[in-house]
Amino acid sequence: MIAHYLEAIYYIRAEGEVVRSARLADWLSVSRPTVTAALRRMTRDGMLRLNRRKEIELTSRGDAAAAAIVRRHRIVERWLTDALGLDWVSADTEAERLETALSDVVAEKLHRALGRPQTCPHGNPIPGYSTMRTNELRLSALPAGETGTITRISEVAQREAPPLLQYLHDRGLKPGTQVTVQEVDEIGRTMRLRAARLLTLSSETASIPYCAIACLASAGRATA
Amino acid sequence: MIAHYLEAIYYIRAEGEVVRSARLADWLSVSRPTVTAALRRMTRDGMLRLNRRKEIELTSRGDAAAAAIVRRHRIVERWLTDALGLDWVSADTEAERLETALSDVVAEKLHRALGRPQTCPHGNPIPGYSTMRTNELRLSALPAGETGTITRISEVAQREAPPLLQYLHDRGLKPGTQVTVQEVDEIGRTMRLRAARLLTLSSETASIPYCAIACLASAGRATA
DNA sequence: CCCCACGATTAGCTCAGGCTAACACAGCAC
DNA sequence: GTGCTGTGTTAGCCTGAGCTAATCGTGGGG
Repeated sequence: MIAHYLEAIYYIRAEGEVVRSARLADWLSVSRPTVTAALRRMTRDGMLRLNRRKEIELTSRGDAAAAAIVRRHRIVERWLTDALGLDWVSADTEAERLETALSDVVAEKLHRALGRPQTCPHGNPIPGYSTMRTNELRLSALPAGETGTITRISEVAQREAPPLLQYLHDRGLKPGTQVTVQEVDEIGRTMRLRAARLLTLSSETASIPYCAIACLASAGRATA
Repeated sequence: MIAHYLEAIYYIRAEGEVVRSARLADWLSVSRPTVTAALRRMTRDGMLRLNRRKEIELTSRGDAAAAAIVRRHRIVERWLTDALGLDWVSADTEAERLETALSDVVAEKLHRALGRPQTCPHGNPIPGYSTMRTNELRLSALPAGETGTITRISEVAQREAPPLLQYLHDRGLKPGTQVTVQEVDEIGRTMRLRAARLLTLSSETASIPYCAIACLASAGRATA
């Protein structure tokens, strides 16, 4: 549905990346011709346009619609995890279906009932109730010895490797967690770090590239 | 969607009426050929069959699927009215969209969180957690002088005249309300009655036929 | 400079779910 | 019995949302 296209575009844009047709096809697990057709319908409906370089840009209407969908998604996620006790992964897949069925007025009431949260369970801001912070950097960008606080788990990581989401949650790497980098192994492409409360250290060869993309932390002394 | 067909069939059946194609077309506000095509698909999928008289009968699979949808619908309605404070009419239309987006596991958790209610806000039983009572009769069937308690507002009335739902709610005619019939005017086709707490009397010429279909009450001394 | 690879599109197909117009058929009224 | 009324189906059309196979276009490498 077009809602899922808008949502994906919103997420990719929020990560500061350019949105191209092929990217959407990967994201949504549909063929590229399918995306072409969907984009044509959405252009017709005034939700977006393609620039000369075939990059996708939301119109103001499209952006508002996308923000509304993401807002509903994140409110529902909060409800599913906080009130009903679902885990991160189930909450996300359930929210994916609920986000289009929930009206804005119900979402608003639900948001109020939940105590007006500002972010989804992974720390991503709920559009309209919070904004992106600007002093974030990737966990992988933290130098050895540096300490930071996990602020959010990138939405991009969720779609590209759902199991990673649970993995991070299990290691205590969730919003609010303090993290200190003990050692960075440039060759093996791993980093050893200590989470504030647990002495858990998460370091591995192959999965660090994922983790780097997945986790963002605001540095103690911001050195962008 | 097929979910709405199943739901409608379930409701009509629950009221003890035969389900025919034309009835569904009215109920769902779609054309009759559309219903024919949908029924063909659902027959193909083993959800129902037509008998010689073209009456629609759910298979056990179809019945289970329909009950699950109605269960989700009624749980969501309870949530929307009790926890989020929506009125009956909005709750019903919202639930109509949410019933297909909610998974059974979330519905189950929600049901528990709500304190395991047995009925929807209008008093209709939630399949799996309660069953229909058998000693009900229509409010219009109560003789003068008789007292009864409103047990539920028929689901059939909701689709055929949504404003009536709000009307009844506003007059305090909701599940649990005690009602005494003061006078029945056979000619003018009206009935004058007193609701237990309020001295409101609801009597009118044209709307009583609707009310008769809409309200069911269990009589004080059951005289079926 | 040519070509390769990759991104995007076209062509042509499927299915679900809608529609109207037209016809078939049953049953009740007279 | 003739016919009207209402129910169901057929035929033929549309849109959205998906697919594969094949083609177009452009940028970078050799």
